[in-house]
Amino acid sequence: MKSLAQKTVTLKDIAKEVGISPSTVSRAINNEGRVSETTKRRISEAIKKLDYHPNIMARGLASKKTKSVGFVISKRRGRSLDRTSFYGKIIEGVEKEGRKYGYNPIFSVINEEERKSASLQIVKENRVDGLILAGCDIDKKLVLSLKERKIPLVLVDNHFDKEKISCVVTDNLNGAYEAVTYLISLGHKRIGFVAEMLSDLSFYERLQGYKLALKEAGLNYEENLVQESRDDIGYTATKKLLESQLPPSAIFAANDSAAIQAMRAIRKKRLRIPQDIAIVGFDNGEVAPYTNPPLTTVRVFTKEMGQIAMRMLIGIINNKNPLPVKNLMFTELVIRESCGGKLKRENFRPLTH
Amino acid sequence: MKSLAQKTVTLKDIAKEVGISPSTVSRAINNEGRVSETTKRRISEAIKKLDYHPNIMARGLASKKTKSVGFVISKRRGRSLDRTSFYGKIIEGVEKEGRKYGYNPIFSVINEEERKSASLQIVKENRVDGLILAGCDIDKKLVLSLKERKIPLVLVDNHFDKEKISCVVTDNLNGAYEAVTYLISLGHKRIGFVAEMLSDLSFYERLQGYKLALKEAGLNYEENLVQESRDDIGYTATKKLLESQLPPSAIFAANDSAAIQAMRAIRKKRLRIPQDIAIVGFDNGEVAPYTNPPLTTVRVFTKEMGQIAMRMLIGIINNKNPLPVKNLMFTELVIRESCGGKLKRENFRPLTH
DNA sequence: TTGTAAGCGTTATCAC
DNA sequence: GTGATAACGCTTACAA
Repeated sequence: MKSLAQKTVTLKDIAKEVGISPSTVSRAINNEGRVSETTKRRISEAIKKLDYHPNIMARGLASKKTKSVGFVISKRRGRSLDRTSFYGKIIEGVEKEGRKYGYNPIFSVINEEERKSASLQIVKENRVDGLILAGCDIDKKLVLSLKERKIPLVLVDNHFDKEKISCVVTDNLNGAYEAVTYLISLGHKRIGFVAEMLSDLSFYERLQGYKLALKEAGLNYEENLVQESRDDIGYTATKKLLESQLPPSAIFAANDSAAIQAMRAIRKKRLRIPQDIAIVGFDNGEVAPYTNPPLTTVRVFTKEMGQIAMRMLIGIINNKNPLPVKNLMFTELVIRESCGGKLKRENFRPLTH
Repeated sequence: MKSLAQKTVTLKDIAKEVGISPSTVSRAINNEGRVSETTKRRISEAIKKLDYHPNIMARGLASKKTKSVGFVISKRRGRSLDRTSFYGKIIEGVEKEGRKYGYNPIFSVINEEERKSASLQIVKENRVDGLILAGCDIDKKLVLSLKERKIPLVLVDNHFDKEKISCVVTDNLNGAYEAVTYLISLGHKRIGFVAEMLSDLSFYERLQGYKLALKEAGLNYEENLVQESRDDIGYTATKKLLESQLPPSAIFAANDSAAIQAMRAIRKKRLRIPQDIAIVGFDNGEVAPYTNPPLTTVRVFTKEMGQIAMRMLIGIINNKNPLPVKNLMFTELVIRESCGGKLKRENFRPLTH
């Protein structure tokens, strides 16, 4: 039953098998031009029979389409926890969605040379039809240079609003708003905000959500309730908060990592969570369920972001120049135990506008 | 200064520029056949000048080499914590090493169809020159089918010793041996072992290291000191241990996730870490420094595993059939606070044979 | 050392 | 509907 010749089957082979020309086979495969149903059927039978698979390279050469996209991340030095888990989830979504349309993601980390030249090897080599740029460590210069060269592009977890580049980002503002509103609904009046750094785009947006929630609740925004500490991801920041004259009764951390550090600081002070102080994180990372106590946090739909980004990118690749879109992903408050008991969400009113 | 024609520069263009034939240029670029130093120089000048980059697709078509490798993972249902962070680190290493030699990794998750057919789309399409199969959820049938078809292959964090397939794995035995020996050097006589599941290859090997350490120290191996609990990654297992007649004074967890669960169980019992019970994990994951107390654990060189795997794969791709090699990665005990204070390692003797 | 020419497996532009 | 035929950009014998 085994075929003896291990030669790869080509378009020609199946053309020969059916007794027609290669061009017709090509058309049939790509659903282009009219091909009679009968020959279509015979072609697909032959394809099955000979186990034919189009050669991507040949196809790419002829059609100028690689059916690959670059998934590129940039590693910034001095970024505390590396976010490989975050990126892993995104690319998983990218892969899943791409697979449906025959696109494969090429994983690429920007290196120094590329950073300097504001260009990418995989683009120069025509390895990809488009790019998904993930994370906010991506250089703006690179993005602009790519855009200028009309490379199909989607940003994930990053945006440059002024430049009108398609992107998919978490709705940090609403997510934070919801988290803080939840805290307020629990009776907290003094709520601290801690972050690794306020300059980070996502964290900045979360701060805005925090402010908005306070404002809507009629609470005063106090600058000294907002603290950052770069070296220890919010540990010192929390410490400062706890040692202040009027320490907060709750802390909203800019992300789960900061929340974990905050927890450490809180414990160090011999305070109990949530009895003495409540805490909410952001991201719903892998560890959130396993912190002590399990962390109430804002879930971010990472994998889905990847999927949506891929779908957008494919759209851009195939339609010439669709209007750029900023895709805001909803979040979801995941209530565990770090704010006290099994409190349900009914008590608080989410953002209505 | 800007060129008006945006046409992509090809081999021909630079041949024309220099005034020689394309084949010579090709040879020069690929360092094949003799090309005079002078023309070589002029060629590379022209390449710079015109900003030429070889078209990967064309090259692939002609040479049957794609300069891509597949990085493939398999997601098994019912696996507790997803290991995207682990895979992210590996592929980072793969990318880094591949970049040096012009190889790009294509990220791919095995889907149901592929699992059933024991074959991979990217292979059929000739998208890749070889594969890195990561994680122990990879089907043995797939691996064998790939091997039979002579697809260059390297396994990461997985091995089928009988099949003699090149792989790079953590030296779980020695890592575990070292961890347990450390515990013993601290005076512990009753040491428990907890895991999510003992059937997992890595965990099984770690169990062997645990046994070996006990044996070498002249301690008895007691079956009831080894517990697994699949549903909660070692939480129940630890609980069982703690509630036994002679509870252990230390626990060696098969990985950090299990260690975190063990910590939870220990706290639930109102025992202190490390005063009442010491704990060691395995992996040195991102969270290890942030557990309470910071977790002493065995460091695994994930990214480096990726690098080495890539290097091996490139070797296999370029030399026909080198002998398969099993690459054991050393580990490193990272001492934090979950076994007590700042104890140094001098007290204990690592494996000498 | 260099050039010529024939592919590599597709797609695309024409005619028919 | 279908079939020649010419690209696509590069590699690679084989000549020179």
